[in-house]
Amino acid sequence: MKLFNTNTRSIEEITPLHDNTIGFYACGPTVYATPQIGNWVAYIRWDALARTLRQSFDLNWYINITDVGHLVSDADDGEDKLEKGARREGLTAWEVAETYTKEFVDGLDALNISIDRSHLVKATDNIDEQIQLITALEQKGYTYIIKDGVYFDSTKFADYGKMARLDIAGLQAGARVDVGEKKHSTDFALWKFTPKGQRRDMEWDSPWGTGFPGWHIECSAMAMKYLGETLDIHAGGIDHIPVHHTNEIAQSEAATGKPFAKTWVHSNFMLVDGQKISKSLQNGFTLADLAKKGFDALDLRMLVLQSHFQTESNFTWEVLAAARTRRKELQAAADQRYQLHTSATYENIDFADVGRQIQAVLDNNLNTPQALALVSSLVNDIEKHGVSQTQAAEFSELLQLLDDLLGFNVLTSEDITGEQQSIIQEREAARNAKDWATSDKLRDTLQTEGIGLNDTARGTVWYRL
RNA sequence: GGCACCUUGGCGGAGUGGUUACGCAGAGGUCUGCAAAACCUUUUACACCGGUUCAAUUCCGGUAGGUGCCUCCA
Repeated sequence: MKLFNTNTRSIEEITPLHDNTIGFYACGPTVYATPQIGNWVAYIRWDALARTLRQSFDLNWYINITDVGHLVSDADDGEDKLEKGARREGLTAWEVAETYTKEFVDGLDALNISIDRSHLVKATDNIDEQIQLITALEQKGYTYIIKDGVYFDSTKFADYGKMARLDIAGLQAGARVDVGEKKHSTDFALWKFTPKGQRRDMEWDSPWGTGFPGWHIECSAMAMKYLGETLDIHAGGIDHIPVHHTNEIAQSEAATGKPFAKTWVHSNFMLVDGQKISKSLQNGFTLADLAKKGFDALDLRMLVLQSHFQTESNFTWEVLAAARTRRKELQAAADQRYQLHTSATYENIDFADVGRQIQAVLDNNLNTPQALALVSSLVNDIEKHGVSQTQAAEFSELLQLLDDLLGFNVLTSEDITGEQQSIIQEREAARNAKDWATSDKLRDTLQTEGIGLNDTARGTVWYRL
C-alpha cells in the first residue's frame, strides 16, 4: 500500500523492513481522564490503517499506555498529569491510571479497534528499558544533569527537528519558551527527580536518583523493545510532530545511530462545530455522552472514516446522525444475507470486483472516504436488486472483507427469529386477503421489536431499526 | 511574531485539466392499500481576481476569509 510519509512529505509505497512484517507503533493515551471524541479519532484511523495493512502484510501493532511521566507542560516544568489527576480525585496515581486504562480499553472494544490487547504496553512496566536507554545516551555524551533531572542536549543531535522542519533559531527567539535551567529551549527531560523531601505515588530508583521518566523516553524505549531499533511505521496526532516525535527521533537515533522509523503518519484534528475541542468550550464529548443521545460508538467510527486522515474534519451532532443512518443502511444491506432471493429477474452484482475496488482505494493512502463511497454505492445496488441465492458465497466473502477492513461488525447481527418470520408470513397472507388492519397491526408488532419492513417487488424485506 | 495548512452544493466530504463522487437533509412527482423502498425531476457546487491552456473546480500568482502548531491536546 501507499502512505503519506510526514518525514518526506510524500506518498510512498510501504515495503516491510523485515520479511513480510510491518512493525507499527502508534502513540497512545495518557490515562488521567476519560478519553473524548478527539482522542478516539486517531485510534479509529490507525485501526483502519492496521486493517488495511493486514491484507498485505503480517502486522505487529503496539500502542503505549502513558501511565506516568506526562507533564502538564512540554516545558518540562509543571506536574505529572497522573499525580495531578490523583490529587483531584483523592486517589493514588496508580488508581487513576488503572481507572482510565480500563476506560480506554472499554472504548477500544466499543469502537471495534483491532489491536491485540496484549500489545497495549504500559510505561510503568518498562521502566528498566527506559533507564537503559537513558544510560546509553549518557554514555554517548548526549545528556546533562541539572537540579530537577537528566536532560537531552538537543544541540548535540545534528538533525534535531528535521522532520518537523523546526526553525530552531525562530523558536529560541520567541519569548514564550521559558528555558529555566535547561541549556537550550529544545532540550527535554529524560528523567525527572522527585523533589527533595517529597514522595510521589510513582517513583523509581535510577543511577541518577529517585524519580520518574520523562514523557518522550517511554515511547522510544517501548517501541524499540517490542519492534526493534527501526520501526516500519510510527503514527500519532499532528500535534506530536514538533515536540514529542521530534524528541523521540532525537533520543532514539542518538542512541542507536539508526533511523527510528521509516514512515511517519499523522492524524489531523477533528473540530467540533468548527472549533477546536477544549475544556472551556465543553465540546470534548465522551463515548458516554454519545450513548446518552442514542448513538453507538460505531457511529463515531463511521463519522471519522468519512474523512481522510490528513484533513481536518468536523464533528456536529447532525453529522453524527447522518453517519448513523449511513451505518444502518449498510447493516440493512448486510442483513439481506438472510433474505436471499431466487428470482433471476434481478441483476447480479459483481461483489468480488467491489471488494477489489475498496481494497485498492484503501491501499492508496488509506482513502477511507472513497472506500465508504464504494460501500454506499454497493448498498444502493443491494437495495435495488437484492442478493440472489446463487451469489450467497460471494456476498458472504465481501461482507467478511468489509468487516475486516472497515470494522463495522456487519456480520455480528443475527437473523430474525422464527416467530418474527411467521409474523411476516401472516402479514403477507393478510395483505393478499386485503385485510389491511391486520397487516398494519403485524407491521407495528415487528416495529416494537426493532424490525422494519419494506414491501419491494422481490417481496417483503426486513431491516433493523 | 514565526511556521504550516485549508476554502467544493443546506450539512458532511472525495476527486479530477474536458465525463453524476458518495452520505445525510429539503422540494415536486411516478409507483404503492398505507408506509417504506425504488424510480424520475429539482435547488445551475467547486471563495474572489488574474494568468497558463483548445479547455481549470483541478496547474501558477495574488486577494479575502478560516484553521492549526509554536502552549495541555489525537
